[in-house]
Parts: sequence; structure tokens; C-alpha cells
Amino acid sequence: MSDLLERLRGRGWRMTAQRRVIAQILDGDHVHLTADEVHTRAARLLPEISRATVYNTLGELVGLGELAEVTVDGRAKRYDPNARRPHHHLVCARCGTIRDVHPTGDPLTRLPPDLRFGFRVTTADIVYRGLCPDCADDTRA
Amino acid sequence: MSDLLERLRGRGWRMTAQRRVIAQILDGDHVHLTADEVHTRAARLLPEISRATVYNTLGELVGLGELAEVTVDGRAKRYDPNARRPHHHLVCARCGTIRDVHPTGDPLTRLPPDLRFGFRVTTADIVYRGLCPDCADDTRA
DNA sequence: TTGCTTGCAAAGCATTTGCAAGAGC
DNA sequence: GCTCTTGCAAATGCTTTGCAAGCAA
Repeated sequence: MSDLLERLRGRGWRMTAQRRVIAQILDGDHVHLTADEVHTRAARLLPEISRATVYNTLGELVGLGELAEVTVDGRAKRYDPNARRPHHHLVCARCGTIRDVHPTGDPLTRLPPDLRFGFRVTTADIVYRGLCPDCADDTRA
Repeated sequence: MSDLLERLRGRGWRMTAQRRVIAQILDGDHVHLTADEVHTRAARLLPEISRATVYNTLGELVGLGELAEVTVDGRAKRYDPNARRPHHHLVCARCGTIRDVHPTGDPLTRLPPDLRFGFRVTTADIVYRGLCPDCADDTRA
């Protein structure tokens, strides 16, 4: 189940209740949570956990390549547990929900060399924007 | 020269020294500035201008569709004066430089309906990441 | 004159950090 | 026991807001 915990242990991570809970939350969910949402869920299992610990831990996981940060429109960063497999994002313009989309081809090929301005391009991130089913139903302007 | 000012006047904007200066800065530059950079430049021409006014004005211009906000990696938002023509961005992973790239086709067509999860998708933004020529020359790890 | 705009300062979020107390190995 | 980790609270960075004075039309 928790491959993530195994990998972290293998990397010499000191295992604490806080880290176990955070890893568990990320591992079990395919939604992209904000740090605050992770904290809220973690606090349900471990009431004393502090926000700082959540931030620190998420930051470390990003550093280790286990998580990717996704920032959209200057809102709070969201953490993407699916960092090891390349993919793109579908974002709801209203509520901010993010879903993963697995690309059907290599997006890099979309940028012809003559448009690269001398850049050594290594990745391409695509953000598709629109309204999620829930927000689209909501007909308020 | 300043088409932007003309358009704003046409939309009934009350013309003030602050707005004139801000519009002028955006119109004259192809770089994507942060709000703070806009404020710094504006203050050179109009020392009393306040940060709040810069933020408010930039926000209004975004609302009017004259500017686009570009947020990368949770840093400060940058304002893109080229909002009227759809395009994507080439970002240097090291120094943060952003260049515009004009797409050669409609990126929306890349996302087949069965991968849309019920979203009503309206736009697709692509961020190509890599090293700009200057940073790529720099061989330091 | 009328009411949109500005500037100030304070408030608001999201996130980071310093440091002493606490827990893993 | 030594060191890494945690929690608290304060600090930071970016941005927004309330409100009275100012200025364009």
C-alpha cells in the first residue's frame, strides 16, 4: 500500500507520527491538496500536528521528487503525489479543483526549434482551464 | 503609440496621471513585470504613486482583458501586456525570464473529450521550461 | 458638483523561520 | 545521547481593503 513510506524509510528518513500521517494522506488520494487541506486532514488523525510541520514536510517531499508543486493563478500551491509520471492538469477556473490528465503524445514536439529562442527546453506543462461539472451546473453569472 | 490609452479612454476610463503612467510602462515594454516592478518604474515618473493604486489598476486591466496574469511556481504574479493575442510561455528554470511563444495550432484539440472528466474546457496554457541561452552557457551545476 | 480614484495604513493569506522542547534511532 | 523533528509564534512576501481626501469630467 504505502510505497511512499517505504521509499522514504529507505532514504534514511526518521519516521515520526506526523510524517506517517502526511505520507498516508498523499498516498491515498489522487486529488491535489493545498498545504492547508493536508493539514486539516492530518489534524483529524493527529490533532496536535502543526501547520509548520506540514509545510516543512511537503517541502522536503518536493525536494526529494516525490511530490510536485502545482501553482495556478497565484492561489495556494497544490501538491501533486503523481510526480513520477509526466502529466498535465485540468483546472476549474471557479473552484480551483485540479485533475490529472495523461498526455497522449510528447508535448515538446509542439514547439518547433525555430520558436525556442535559443532555450534548451526540457519540459512542457499544460494547464487546461474551464469549469468542472459542479461549477458548470451552477448557473449563476 | 499608446493604443492602450486610447482603448481605455474609449471604455470610459477616467484618466489620471497614475493610470497614464502605468499604461505607458506596460505598453512600452515587452517584458513581463511584477506588480512591484511596475510600481518601481511608475515611481520614477510619479514619485507619490502608491502600491495599492498599482495593484488596483493592474487588477482592472486584467478584468478588461488588456493584461494577463502569469504566475509561475508561486512567485509574484507577472503581468503580460500581450493578452489580446493567445500565446504560450517559455520560462527559464534558472533566472525566471519569460518569453512569449505564439502557438502554431489550437492546443485545445490535443485534449480529447474522453479525457475531459466532464469539464467544460475553454483554454489551454502551455509553459515550456528550460534554460535560456545565457543560463545554458553558464556551466556551473 | 458628482462620484470615481487615490493614498495611507491596516488587514489578509500563504508560507517560512528561529528557537527551545521533544522524540527517533 | 546525539541529532533530527516538532510546535509555537513571530516574521515575511505579496496582495487586498476600508475610508477619508482628492481630482476628472
